[in-house]
Amino acid sequence: MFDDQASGYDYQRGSRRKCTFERWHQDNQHVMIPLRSAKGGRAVSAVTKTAANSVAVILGHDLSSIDDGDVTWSDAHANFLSSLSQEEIQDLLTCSRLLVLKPRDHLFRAGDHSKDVYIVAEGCIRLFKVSPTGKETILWFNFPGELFGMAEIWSGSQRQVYAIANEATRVYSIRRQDFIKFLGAHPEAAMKAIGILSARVRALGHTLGGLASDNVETRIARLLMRFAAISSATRCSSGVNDAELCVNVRLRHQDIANLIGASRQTVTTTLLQLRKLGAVRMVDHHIHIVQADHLRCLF
Amino acid sequence: MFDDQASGYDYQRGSRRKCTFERWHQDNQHVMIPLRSAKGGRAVSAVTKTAANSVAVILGHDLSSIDDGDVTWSDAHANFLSSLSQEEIQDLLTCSRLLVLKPRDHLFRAGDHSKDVYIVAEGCIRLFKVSPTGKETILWFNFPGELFGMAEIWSGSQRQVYAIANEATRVYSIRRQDFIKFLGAHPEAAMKAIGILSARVRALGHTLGGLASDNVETRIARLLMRFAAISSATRCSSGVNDAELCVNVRLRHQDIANLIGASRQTVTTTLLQLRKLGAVRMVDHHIHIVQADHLRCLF
DNA sequence: TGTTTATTGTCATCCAGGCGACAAACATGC
DNA sequence: GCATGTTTGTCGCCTGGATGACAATAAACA
Repeated sequence: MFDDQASGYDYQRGSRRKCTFERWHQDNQHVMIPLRSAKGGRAVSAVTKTAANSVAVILGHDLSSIDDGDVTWSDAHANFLSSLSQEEIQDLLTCSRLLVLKPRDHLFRAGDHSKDVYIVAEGCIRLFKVSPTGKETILWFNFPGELFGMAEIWSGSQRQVYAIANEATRVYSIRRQDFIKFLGAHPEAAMKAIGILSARVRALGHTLGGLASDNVETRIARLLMRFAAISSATRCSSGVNDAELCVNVRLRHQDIANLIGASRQTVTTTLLQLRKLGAVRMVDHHIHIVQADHLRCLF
Repeated sequence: MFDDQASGYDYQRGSRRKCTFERWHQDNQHVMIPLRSAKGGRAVSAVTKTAANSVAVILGHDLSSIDDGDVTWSDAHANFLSSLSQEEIQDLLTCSRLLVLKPRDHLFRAGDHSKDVYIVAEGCIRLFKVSPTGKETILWFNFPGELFGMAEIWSGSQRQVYAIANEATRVYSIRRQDFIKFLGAHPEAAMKAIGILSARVRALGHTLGGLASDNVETRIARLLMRFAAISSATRCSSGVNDAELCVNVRLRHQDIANLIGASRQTVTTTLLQLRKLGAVRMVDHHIHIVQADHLRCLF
């Protein structure tokens, strides 16, 4: 069925030419998720457990914000779970199911009617849109403790985005009704939810402004600073110069491209430039920001 | 002070070259709002009244959504005020002040610390960002009944966007504390607020996807359909073919450009094409969509 | 250990759309 | 009615970045 996807070099996830795009619709779904390999996107192969453990990991996740001109990003990735009280966490998680996802499993697709909100237990979920031409635009990543899927719950309608596991990931799944009930019972939590959505609005607005007025280099610089900020908690073990910022997220060039609305090639080239300038460097498969100032002055 | 702004033709609001941009910083503000004329941007020349009347106008404002592929837009412009009960409206408006704005008055600027949320009573408020190079990106317009300014309230930080009156406008201003107290006291309303923020997230995500993957023509088409949908309530009086959709919002080409992240010239040209094709036409200073299908098939 | 698939690096080509520069058409105030 | 400011229409030039094509690694797998 997807036998053509594995062929050919320089396959850009989801950004094929229009002429071949029709193949994607062979499925009965609205739009096929562009899968990276034939066996890549298993359906939600979820193991359902009654959630109880592994909350500890999440709670330790604190975000010391790194100044990138404003505090947008640290807010946008506010750790919902750890901001709740013990009782609230109990209340919420008792009515949740724990889903276990393998890398590239999808949690939901655009067009789905799933009516759950999710909290990442561990791993990382990628939220993205797919344009009619098959181009993928990543809206954001969800890290442990983060709440997502909220936006679509309030419109009775279908999901508008895709959510897939970027790596081995576990998420708590909470049914719409339960979640609403929970918010009703815990006004504090409702306020926090509003706070998270607000941060999301600000973050998206920010991204939008950047996309509309900055060039690729600037957008990359912003993105790196942003990810450095949100991944600063999980410091990279390669204990190098602590002056350096570590972008401790697995990002392929294609991901960056999808994140900033550029082509993969341009990202490769630009990143290379930045490396030659000594602004960033690669430390086993992830980026370290050597001269934050250099990036910041591109803003 | 702004004596140079009025000079020269083809002045693009806020998108001057970098070399002249420094002039904008003569003020002690972070970034000057690019004003359209020297006398344009008076400070909030607000007349404070105890809000009581003119709610009627707003409540009549109903949104029959026009299908543009999804229901995003009608949601995003959900009428917060009219969705509340009589008592809720009372509660909310008694602790509000009514601000009267002349066209181009600004309500707040990026960097401000104003801690209010607002509800449009009548008129229209434009929310936008200004990039370091002075380029303006419009996030959205707020129409009567709509709640805005919420996103920044939850971060203790400064406003990230500019809000100025697009025309003669009146807004209810509610202090942060009062608003939070209100939401606490009215869980229903809190849910509605969440719904609005959700819709905003969806709308921004949509715009982002479009900006990243569509060309200017498509983006314009989308925009027109969107505005036709949200302005369908206030039908244009020029009672022409009721088959036509009326974009009953005052939009200059520059506004459209700022809305979709394009240059004014390109917007002019593209719009002209669309007119030649018979897809849209001008009816005294605003756009009518003659062939909605034509626009929709550009998506 | 060899084979297959994913990811990165490079290059030549091409074009959508940004930008400056005017002119004409409107608006608005005096 | 004149003058000044604003918005729209048009052109030509020029570049950032998309696209396609491939080579070179690196990782996954069998």
